[in-house]
Amino acid sequence: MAGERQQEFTPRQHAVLERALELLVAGGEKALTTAGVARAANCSKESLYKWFGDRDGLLAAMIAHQASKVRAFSDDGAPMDHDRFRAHLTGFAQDLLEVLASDVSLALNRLAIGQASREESRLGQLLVEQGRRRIDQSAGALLDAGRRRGLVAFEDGDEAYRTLYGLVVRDLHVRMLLGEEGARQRETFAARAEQAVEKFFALYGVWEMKGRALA
Amino acid sequence: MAGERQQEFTPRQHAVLERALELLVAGGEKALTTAGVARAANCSKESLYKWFGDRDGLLAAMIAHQASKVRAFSDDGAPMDHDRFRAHLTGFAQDLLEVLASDVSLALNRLAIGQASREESRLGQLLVEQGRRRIDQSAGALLDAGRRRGLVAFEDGDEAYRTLYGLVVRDLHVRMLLGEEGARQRETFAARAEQAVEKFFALYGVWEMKGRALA
DNA sequence: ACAGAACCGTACCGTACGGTACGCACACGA
DNA sequence: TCGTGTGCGTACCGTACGGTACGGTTCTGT
Repeated sequence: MAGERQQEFTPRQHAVLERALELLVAGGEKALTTAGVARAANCSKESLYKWFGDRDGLLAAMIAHQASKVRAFSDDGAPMDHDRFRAHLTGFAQDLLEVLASDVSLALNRLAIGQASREESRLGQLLVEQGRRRIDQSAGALLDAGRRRGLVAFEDGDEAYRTLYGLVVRDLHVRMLLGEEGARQRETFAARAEQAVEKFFALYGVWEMKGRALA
Repeated sequence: MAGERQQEFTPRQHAVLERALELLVAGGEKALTTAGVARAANCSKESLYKWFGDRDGLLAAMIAHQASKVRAFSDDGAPMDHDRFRAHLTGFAQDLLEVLASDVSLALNRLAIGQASREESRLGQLLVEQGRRRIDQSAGALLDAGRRRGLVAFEDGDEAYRTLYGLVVRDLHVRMLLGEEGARQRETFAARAEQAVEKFFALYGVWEMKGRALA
């Protein structure tokens, strides 16, 4: 229900969830059986059901466990010029691509998408709210920092962020989810981030204000 | 593989595939059982296996069947001014969103993504190549038509198209795949397409001759 | 009219999974 | 030392699915 307790797990349970995550990454959802998790984690099925209720509870716990590892970024108020801001943006874009391309992220997204047809299961919502939310807020803070310093101009921060997201990710995420190996060439991410930020500044940048007259 | 026979199906088999598609849309992959398809389509399981080989063959046939419905768009050489071109682009963007948000597309993409973990099954490739390919080529032709008429400027057509795609879709596709209802508000698609095309012209348009001064 | 194929409906088989129950080992507080 | 609780390993149960086999029926070609 909506009032789900954000219960904390014991170290033992975290270890079990970690093993379950490895299983999921290795073999997809169908490899994630209760017996398999119990065997891989050296625990009993009975304990799994005692700790997580049922299989769906285990899945939800895995998502929560993974989300707990994501760290947020906040504006520390440090001074930032145009180049530093641009570097921050590029770094964020590259990090975003790296996260989306990671094995664990792909496996969890595939899992949640596979469950999305069942209306009663809200794993997708959970994944978005617990995982992506922090990234979004982090990016929002970064963009806001740039705006306060007059490096970019926009009215709707959310709109600006989503535009940046689209420029960076395009259809890469879906292609990676579909298993297209070419989409996961990590060595291309830096260039991808660079080009995306370039276009982002073309849309939102105010660099001509700094004396560099635009033709 | 590339040498896969594009075998045609009989009308009866197409009807069966259609029913299977309905089942998939209604209940997701787990609702797509051989017995269920046979029952819904009023055929025998034996016939299913005779026609499609096994369950994977059935899934592949469903994708091929659906892809056969997508029609391509080509440049008819008709005269186009800026406004008409912009309208075409906006229409394409809106169509793209409509397709991605359709029940059948979402169900098939969820299916292919669910199978993506198994390496031996290349449903994802099939889906991309047979379904998206036509849309991509259609958009490429449209962009090229605009370029030939001097309405937009770019060197790499693929890069320009992917940028347009990112501006239009952003993370909407994944959110819809995850089951987020808010992402499927069709009444917002027109505005979404409009804003995306607006930004696209800001990046690639040449209506003022300067466009974006190359740094 | 007749033979043969195609096909439907159903029954059947083996397997695998989710979930539960039980026996035993170990830890820990009184 | 003894009870109690936690948890591991295993066995077990019901169910559901993929895939196959078979009898009966309809369609088709000659």
